[in-house]
Amino acid sequence: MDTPGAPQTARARVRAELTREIKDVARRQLGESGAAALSLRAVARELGMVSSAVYRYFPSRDELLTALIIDAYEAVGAVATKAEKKIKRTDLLGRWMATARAVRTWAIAHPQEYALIFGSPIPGYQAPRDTIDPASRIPLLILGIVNDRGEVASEEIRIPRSVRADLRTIGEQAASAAGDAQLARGLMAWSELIGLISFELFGHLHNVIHDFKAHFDFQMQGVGARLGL
Amino acid sequence: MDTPGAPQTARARVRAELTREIKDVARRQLGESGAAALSLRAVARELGMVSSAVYRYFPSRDELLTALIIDAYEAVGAVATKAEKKIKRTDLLGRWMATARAVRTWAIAHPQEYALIFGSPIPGYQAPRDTIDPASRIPLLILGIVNDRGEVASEEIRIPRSVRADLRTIGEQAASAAGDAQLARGLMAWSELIGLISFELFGHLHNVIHDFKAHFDFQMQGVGARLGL
DNA sequence: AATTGTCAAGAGCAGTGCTCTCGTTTGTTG
DNA sequence: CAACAAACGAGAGCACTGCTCTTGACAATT
Repeated sequence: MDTPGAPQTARARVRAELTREIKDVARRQLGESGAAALSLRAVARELGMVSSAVYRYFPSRDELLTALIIDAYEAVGAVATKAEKKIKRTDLLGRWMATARAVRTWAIAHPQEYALIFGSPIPGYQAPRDTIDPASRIPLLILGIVNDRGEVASEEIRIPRSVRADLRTIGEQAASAAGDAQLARGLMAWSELIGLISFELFGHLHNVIHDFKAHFDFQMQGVGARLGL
Repeated sequence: MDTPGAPQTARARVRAELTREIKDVARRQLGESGAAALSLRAVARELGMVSSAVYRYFPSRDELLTALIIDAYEAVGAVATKAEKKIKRTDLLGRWMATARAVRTWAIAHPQEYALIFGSPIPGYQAPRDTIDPASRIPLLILGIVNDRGEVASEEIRIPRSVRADLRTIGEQAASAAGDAQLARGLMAWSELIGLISFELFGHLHNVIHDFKAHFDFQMQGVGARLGL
């Protein structure tokens, strides 16, 4: 759509800038009061424009939220990818821990954005197609590590046929050579990562765990060990 | 506060009934449109009263939500406890699977209530003391199973001292004789259970997993195996 | 029987998402 | 260069929200 190379018309440039500015202000207000309290009027007020003007840039409040969701997915995907890339390729456990720690660090720094993508979905609204791609970055990152590990021998519970079919599809899409059991463990590792961060951020471990960082590291190392890393 | 044994005055009785009625209607509307769309006025409208009258029973919208949260915690805790009780005490894996399946079944039947307690917390609002007790029922149930198992020998990652301190406190509160490593696994199992259900319910496995029930059973059996059940 | 407390009702306030219309500005095209 | 079309910001307005305050009616207690 909008190639950043060609500056096009002056109008298009100021439009892109204003669109970004609206998102920035919205993201700030989101961080202060949460998604439910995000007010288009308040955003417009802070930008010194009238509420109806914002509708020239985002057709609805939900569309603004969708834009923020996509940005959040890409942000957390970017920090995780960057952190994982720094680790020596052969240090599989290090790559897993770097990914996990990066996601947690980002989540703590941007709790409302984290809640936006990993918390309860907005009631009526459902994620459009645009979100599934940036949302796949972290699971693909994890599956990449799992793939580099290859199959680990271990007598496990028999995998049901229907589950095996889904795992095969995942393996193909991730271009992974890992076996079904290992893919299943990788999928579970992703769920465990987000689950534990959500528990911490959403207060379910309040007054239960105090040294969250140490507990997270400990549990995620356990997950890594089970992946054979 | 209100002992159901003594019917007290007629006024108190009709008040308790109307309070319950308001919660019922609110829970229904919650199930239809989600927590954010829960409108006190709409509830009042459906009950044929004026909005201000509802404030005689719940001082604010948040208080109504809190009441629904407590009810939800108690509901899911009840079904899990009931399901777990049916299993022979010596069948530890069966007890774990019954608990896990009961929670998932309840969550699927009441997705909005599940999102209310395990999804993103309401922005400004924080859970009052009244919620921590009913919220502890499921983790205590899990720790009870873990306790009956006793310690399982396995060379694991060294537990950091700060984490060990938290685990000891948990063990005391749960009156558990299980060792620290086993307690940590029990805590993680709870997180894994809720994490996987949330992934399914919040759509993060959409178009990834199709036979959710089979996948859930498979993964939870893996969790149970790691608990030594 | 009189008083005290509880109740539903209604009006009203400030705020929301969103729509529509109105002049104005900008970019493109004949 | 001039004419047209598209995009734009501003404002009014609609239906809705949570919540507060006042008023008058009813029930329970003294």
